[in-house]
Amino acid sequence: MAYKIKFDNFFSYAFSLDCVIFGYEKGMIHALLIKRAMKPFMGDWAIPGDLVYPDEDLSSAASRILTELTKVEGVKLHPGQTFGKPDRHPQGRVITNAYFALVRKDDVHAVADSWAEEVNWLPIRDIPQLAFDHNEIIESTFELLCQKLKREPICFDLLPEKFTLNEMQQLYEYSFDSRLDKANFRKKIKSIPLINLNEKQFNVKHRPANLFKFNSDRYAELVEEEKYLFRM
Amino acid sequence: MAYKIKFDNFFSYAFSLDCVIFGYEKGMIHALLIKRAMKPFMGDWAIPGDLVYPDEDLSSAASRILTELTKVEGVKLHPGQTFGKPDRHPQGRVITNAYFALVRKDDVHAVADSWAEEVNWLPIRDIPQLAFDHNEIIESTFELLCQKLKREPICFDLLPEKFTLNEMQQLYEYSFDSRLDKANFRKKIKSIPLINLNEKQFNVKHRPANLFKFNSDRYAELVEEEKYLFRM
DNA sequence: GCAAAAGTGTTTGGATTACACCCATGC
DNA sequence: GCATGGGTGTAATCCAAACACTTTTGC
Repeated sequence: MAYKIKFDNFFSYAFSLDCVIFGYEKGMIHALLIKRAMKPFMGDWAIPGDLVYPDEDLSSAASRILTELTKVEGVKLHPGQTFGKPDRHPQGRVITNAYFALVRKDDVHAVADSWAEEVNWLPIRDIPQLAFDHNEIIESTFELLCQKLKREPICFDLLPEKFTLNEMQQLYEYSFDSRLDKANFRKKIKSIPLINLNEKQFNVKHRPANLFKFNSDRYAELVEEEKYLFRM
Repeated sequence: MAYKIKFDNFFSYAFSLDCVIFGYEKGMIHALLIKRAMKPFMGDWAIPGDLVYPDEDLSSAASRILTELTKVEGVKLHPGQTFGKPDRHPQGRVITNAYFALVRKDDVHAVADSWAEEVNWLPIRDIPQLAFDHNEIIESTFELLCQKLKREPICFDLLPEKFTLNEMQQLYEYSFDSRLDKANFRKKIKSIPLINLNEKQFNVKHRPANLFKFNSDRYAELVEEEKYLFRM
């Protein structure tokens, strides 16, 4: 069977990456968005994303693009789903992959650069109409995040370095959209390797909580020995 | 910041889809492969896959490609991971997405067509060197399958329409590479809506087993009511 | 003392595990 | 009868949910 078009004419698509950056702060998950100073969808909010260069590896392209648009560096981006409806980009066939990352919101100082006119964190449950099919991308990538939160200790990417157990619980309550029993939550996380720093909160008008830290070395060991499976 | 190349020059990539078809039979999972009658990698085994047409939706392209190469029709393909190393295709930048499907091996009669010289089912744990990066694609898609088997009732796509509980157990043992206790397995699956057909196996030299059927309507109802979560 | 959140213990019922046992069929 | 797998019951244990309770801080 012959192709309906010449082989060489297949090489007429572009490939882009969109970087969905989830940031956590005060019990809420936000997404890092940019205001487009470029056509199409000029002036609209969008996920930071751009076209991949011909010689670029996808994961390094994702980091480059994020840095170019928001000056955010050094976050670990994970590949996500692919979006490729023929008409999703008005200027041609652009297929995109949604990379995503999890960060502590105040570890990351995003600054608009390149063709981003403005950057902003918007709460994930309150996202306006975005450019292209970016609303769909955010929604389905957020679902992916929630799946991962259940099976991998990625909550510690979102929490502050030193966190209270209540902060951890709130993150899970927010992302699963449910209430959890304090005592049971603490029993459940007993098996996760946490370091009790024996430091206290201060300036709180109630009994100060202990601060904890994720023991990622110990976690790596446990996984290595196949003696532990994270599950929430 | 200006692009390092002209905007129009980004539209020089091709996008392909590879269809990883998992087929189950006699306690083993196989993948449907084709022998390439086309350069590059002519004569090598590969995952059935091809380039997406400019106006084509990804999921319909996946079905079309599978049918063109193997005459297999009507299987439900799920989107998978994206593979896009710059040098993965010798003829240009081709980014691919690995769609996958689960079938009963003997429901599907694959016949080589188009530029496929031959088709064959090969056991997933015994795949030879394939074209391109297809070994990597198979491996990581098989992992994805195993993940899904734990969380979604897709085992019934692999099992015969009428199956014995032991056949079901064997499928899980094979994909999780473990042994399960018969009595406990049966207790665990008590919550899955199965229909006992009150039919027996025949021509077996032991006590004939009851045949079961997955009650997909009941399952859909339960999911709708959010009263049930599949988990193995 | 009071409010507010930290932090712990107890009970209960349901699931998971390990293991033993009986049943039906072909040869 | 015996080999082979089909099919079930039980007891011990673990785990999750519900809920009550004590502790420590600021004001």
